[in-house]
Amino acid sequence: MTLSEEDYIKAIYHLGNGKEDPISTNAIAEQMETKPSSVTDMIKKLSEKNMVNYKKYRGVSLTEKGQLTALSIVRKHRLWEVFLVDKLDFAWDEVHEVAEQLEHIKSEKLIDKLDTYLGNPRVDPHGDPIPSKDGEFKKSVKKLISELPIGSKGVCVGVNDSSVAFLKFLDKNQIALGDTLKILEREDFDGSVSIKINDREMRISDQIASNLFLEILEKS
Amino acid sequence: MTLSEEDYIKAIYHLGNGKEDPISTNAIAEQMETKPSSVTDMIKKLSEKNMVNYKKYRGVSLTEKGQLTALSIVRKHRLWEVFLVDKLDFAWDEVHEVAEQLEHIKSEKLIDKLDTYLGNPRVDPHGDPIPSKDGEFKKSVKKLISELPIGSKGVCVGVNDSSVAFLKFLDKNQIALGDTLKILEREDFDGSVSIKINDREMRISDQIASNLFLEILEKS
DNA sequence: AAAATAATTTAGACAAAACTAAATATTTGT
DNA sequence: ACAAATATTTAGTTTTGTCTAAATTATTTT
Repeated sequence: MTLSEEDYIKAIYHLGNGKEDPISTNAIAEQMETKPSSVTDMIKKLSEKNMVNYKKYRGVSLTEKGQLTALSIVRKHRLWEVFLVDKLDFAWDEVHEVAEQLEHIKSEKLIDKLDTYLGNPRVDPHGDPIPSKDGEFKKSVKKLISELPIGSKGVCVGVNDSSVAFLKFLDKNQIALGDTLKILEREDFDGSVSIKINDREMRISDQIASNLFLEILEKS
Repeated sequence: MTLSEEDYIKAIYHLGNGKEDPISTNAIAEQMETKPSSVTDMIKKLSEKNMVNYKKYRGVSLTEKGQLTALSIVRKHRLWEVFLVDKLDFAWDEVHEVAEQLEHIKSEKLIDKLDTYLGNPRVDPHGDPIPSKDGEFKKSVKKLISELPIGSKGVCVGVNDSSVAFLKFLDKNQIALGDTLKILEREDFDGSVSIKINDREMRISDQIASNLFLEILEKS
């Protein structure tokens, strides 16, 4: 696999987003910031290699082989992101560009050892799941804390209300995007929720809970 | 700088080996496992970019700019080697191939953070010195333990006598290539030397000391 | 110092991955 | 259903880095 081929496979994978529908040439071109004609060329090559199913004018989808290839790239990308954030102290929103490069390094041993070194993480710093070596992985969903059952565990990935007041609140209480958070208890009376975040317990109001998105792995 | 350009710069740097003499087209071709005509093409391009001094039929040498580029690649390569050995538990002789790939990752921040994370190492697992960010580095020399003064510190990089008996001795005493070793004291009487290796002190005979090579940084 | 040998460069081609412009197929609006 | 709009593909170039074969320059031998 060349670097460019890998990028196409990954783009098709991300556009597919789990669904089976074929992806259009234009969509790929836009995602890759390239021209549709270039996409057609590459698709033909990938089709030769049995990475994609392709019928002229009908779009493409990944074959089994293509899927596995995509998952292996996603695995590498996300493991490297964990490395950059956990070990090298990058902020969660600075890692993408570098991980884009690192994901193309070819060495199975390297990835195995990296995985072990990082403690076999299941999610990356954005809360997205990391596929296992054989291409299995849990789907993740993004939900408000207020919508989640007791015991849920996930990564803070976004806010509903991005008012200054709310962001200041998060800051003051040392809640940052990328932090791991577990829901301990919910008070029926006022909807307030007690949570564990960064090994610290605290209670947040329903207002807060319904403005903070968590990315969680679906119960298998 | 493209990947290929970087590889040429590095090859020229290594062939130069510190000296100023121009490097021949054929030598580069051999090192890069490519054809002399391809080398000529690339040299022209690098010359355009002021990375090398080039006079037709007279070979090439790196310019100041080329030197710095080469040193930055070497720095990356060796830092990644330290990472692979120290953190991911690779053996010292398995890291080269992977480091060849990692050295091309483009992110100054990444290398700075990696350097810090590794504790600003001065030498790689082979005992070769790691250039600093601004391209300075200490030259290293390879000497037998018996030839070195008290207080010397270096990395075990080779043996003079590779008899089974000697290698078994090293193995039994948990001395491996790549280990860091410091010379603590030398007994005039029999030439035996006490050393510190892997935070463990031990005494070795003159016979051992004159069969084990250390790579050390030259006193600045 | 000329002839033979070796090293280097030039010229012309090729593959990969991109592009532009033109041609063709599909979808949409009425 | 058919014309207009949109999407996709084809054909022909370009760039980067490589190659082979031929030409040129340098070095070595005698």
